[in-house]
Amino acid sequence: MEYQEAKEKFISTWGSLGTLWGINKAMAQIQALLFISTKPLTTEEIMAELKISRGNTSMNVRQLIDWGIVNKELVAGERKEFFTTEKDVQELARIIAKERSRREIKPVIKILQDVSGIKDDGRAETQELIKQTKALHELAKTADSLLNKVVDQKQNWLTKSILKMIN
Amino acid sequence: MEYQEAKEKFISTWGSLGTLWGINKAMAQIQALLFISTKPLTTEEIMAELKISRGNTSMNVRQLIDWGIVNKELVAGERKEFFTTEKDVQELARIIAKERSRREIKPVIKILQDVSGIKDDGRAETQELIKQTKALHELAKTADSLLNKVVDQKQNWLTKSILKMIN
DNA sequence: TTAAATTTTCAATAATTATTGAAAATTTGG
DNA sequence: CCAAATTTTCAATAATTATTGAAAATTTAA
Repeated sequence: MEYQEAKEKFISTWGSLGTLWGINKAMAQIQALLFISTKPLTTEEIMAELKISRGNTSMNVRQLIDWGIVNKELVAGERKEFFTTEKDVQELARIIAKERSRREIKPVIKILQDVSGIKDDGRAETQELIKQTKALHELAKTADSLLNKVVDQKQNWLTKSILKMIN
Repeated sequence: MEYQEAKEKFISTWGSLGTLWGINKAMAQIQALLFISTKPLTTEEIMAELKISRGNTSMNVRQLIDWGIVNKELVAGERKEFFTTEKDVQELARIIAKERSRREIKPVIKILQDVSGIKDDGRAETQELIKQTKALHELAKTADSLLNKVVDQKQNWLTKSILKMIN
């Protein structure tokens, strides 16, 4: 496999994987492109590389900035904006996990809490709803907490030691 | 909040959450309905509760069975098929994590391995691609391994002890 | 076997989501 | 301040994905 083929394969794989971590294809592909770029890129360059429109590029770069994954870079003597992404995979994982927790997991935990907290009127249906959503609530809280904690360990010693522990 | 409202809220929340774990809305809603049901349900009952068509119900129940989350139940003297879902949240999480690992994470790990394994021709671009995809490859392997191991602990003692450890 | 009950399939259609492109808004060098 | 360069917005459109519904296939009771 040559560089160009490998590059395209990586960008397209990362793009279709976007849905897995809750972002759209273009957004994931822009991030992938920046991730393997040796220098900051302009909107023009992103458009050309990924063959997407200016509007699409603008909106998705903005969203990546909102996520905290992409940054504007100022280049002396240049009027255009240049973009870079976080290059450290640990830090990238940390940012993504935190955002997904905040945007998606936390709100669901809140709803599970509300639903599982309804008054027990003695009916079997009500009791089953309470029991099952309570169990989900507990699971979601534990998983969210674990995710946040694992990902917070900057040097990643924890993950390594856990893996050692259970191997 | 009354039973009916809580039930609808749970089903619709779980439905829109479906995308988070990689399944469509109807599929997630059917699973949610079975999850809080006190008895096995027929296709007719699922159609009526969720207001979806027979074809939609049939296809999505089939997919849930493929995932290993839903089972056919035989009811004596009944010709129709009855369906139930796994009721234990730990086991449910285990099944879902395993399936996602197998269907999505493992194939990506393979591609990252391939891409990061291209020949180093000395160009800066090639070296950056290799370096970055190698880092992602390592991260993905570790995360996948950790996920599978955490979720495999049936009694969940591991998660509890890890949480204790890092609190 | 047969025929009624039930389930599955899949082409047509609807709903949703992503993308374009050009006009409007903003920024910046002079 | 002006005007060129650049970015953003958003209505229109395209692409994708989900859903329907009825015909075909399958199952089962008698």
